[in-house]
Amino acid sequence: MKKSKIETAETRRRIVEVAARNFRRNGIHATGVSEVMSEAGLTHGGFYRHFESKDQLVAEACEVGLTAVVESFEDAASQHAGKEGFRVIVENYVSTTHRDNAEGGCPLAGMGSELARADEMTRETATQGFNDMVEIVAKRIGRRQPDAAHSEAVFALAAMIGAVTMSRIIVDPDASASVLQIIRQHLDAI
Amino acid sequence: MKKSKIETAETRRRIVEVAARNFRRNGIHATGVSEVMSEAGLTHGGFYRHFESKDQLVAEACEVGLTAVVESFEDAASQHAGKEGFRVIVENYVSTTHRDNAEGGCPLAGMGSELARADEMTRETATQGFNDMVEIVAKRIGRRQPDAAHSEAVFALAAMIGAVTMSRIIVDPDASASVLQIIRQHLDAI
DNA sequence: TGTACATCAGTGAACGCGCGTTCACTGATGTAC
DNA sequence: TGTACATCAGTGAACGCGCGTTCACTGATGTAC
Repeated sequence: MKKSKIETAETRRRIVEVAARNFRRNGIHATGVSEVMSEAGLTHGGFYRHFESKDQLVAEACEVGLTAVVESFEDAASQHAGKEGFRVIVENYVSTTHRDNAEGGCPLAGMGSELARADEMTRETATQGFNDMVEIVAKRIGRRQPDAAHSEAVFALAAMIGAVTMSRIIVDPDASASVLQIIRQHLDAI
Repeated sequence: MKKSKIETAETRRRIVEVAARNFRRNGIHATGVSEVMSEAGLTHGGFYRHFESKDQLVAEACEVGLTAVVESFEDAASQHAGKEGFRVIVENYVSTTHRDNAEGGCPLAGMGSELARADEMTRETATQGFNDMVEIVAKRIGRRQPDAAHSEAVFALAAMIGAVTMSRIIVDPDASASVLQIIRQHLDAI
């Protein structure tokens, strides 16, 4: 049953894709290798032909999730001039849409406290993603000095990540939406 | 082997205490009932004399963790006049000490993304804790209008929670500390 | 270009292990007389 | 106050289940001639 190289690469990509979604939706620990494999249309035994361990899958899933977020930041920044780029990034990230779509959203918000306990490889990947986001935001935040822009971008991202995390904890949808709105207002005023 | 009412209450308190620390250190899912019971000096079988389920333990552990944070906020606020109270709260929360002490720190930062998937009871408890923190901060943030103070407090807390979460993901201790410092600087300037 | 063979993606059973929960039992506590 | 008994905190074995990982096997792919 050997598969062609193209098929193999496609299968591997699909496993990581499914994992990335499930880790963000249900958490890393709560998502099993078997569950990921069967959702990818395979049996669990073949997993170790593609990955050394579940930890490696976590690292790669984290990477694809973050790459998608970074790309969405880049898109927003390229389609909107100057500070408006930042405003659009915030509007997309700090939204009820993002809140209600954990499986397709930012891994830092969706599994932040689990990433803090992940292995070094995963945390380096997550850090790289965070730094990429900071860099894009810093360029669009409207500060002359690069240091001030960087610092402001770090602050904005911490608030954004904290806001989405909290909005998912708060049960009442209106109270939750209100937290998001407050963070948006404050970031727009930066 | 029945125990006196005082002993029973003390045992129950101890179980919750151990659970609160372990959930924050290792995560909710990664912490087993047996592990909590044995660290509390008991066998796992007796757990269900005290709690209906692990979920109930999660809710209570979350509550004691948050109560401790709220009390530390109150202490700081009562010992320092005006805006200085807010400054001390931020200095304590957004610190490498807090970063390196997840098991004794804020549940919202230590298990935020797991709380987002917890049952309604736990999330209500977490929301209450967040609101308590917001209220204390709002009083000390130095705004005349209560609405503006509340809004500013929500923003500050989102940034604080996001900052501590991120600081635990970042591997390099200096880079991690630098994120915390940036958030402190920005909040002091509020 | 055609054939023989090594490679290896995927299968499905099995490994040891820990999970949350249940239960029969023990024996000290607390209560009713 | 002293005695008889019901209560129930805690024990330890067992429940079914899913975890991450391993492995012998299958058979199509890719390669060497």
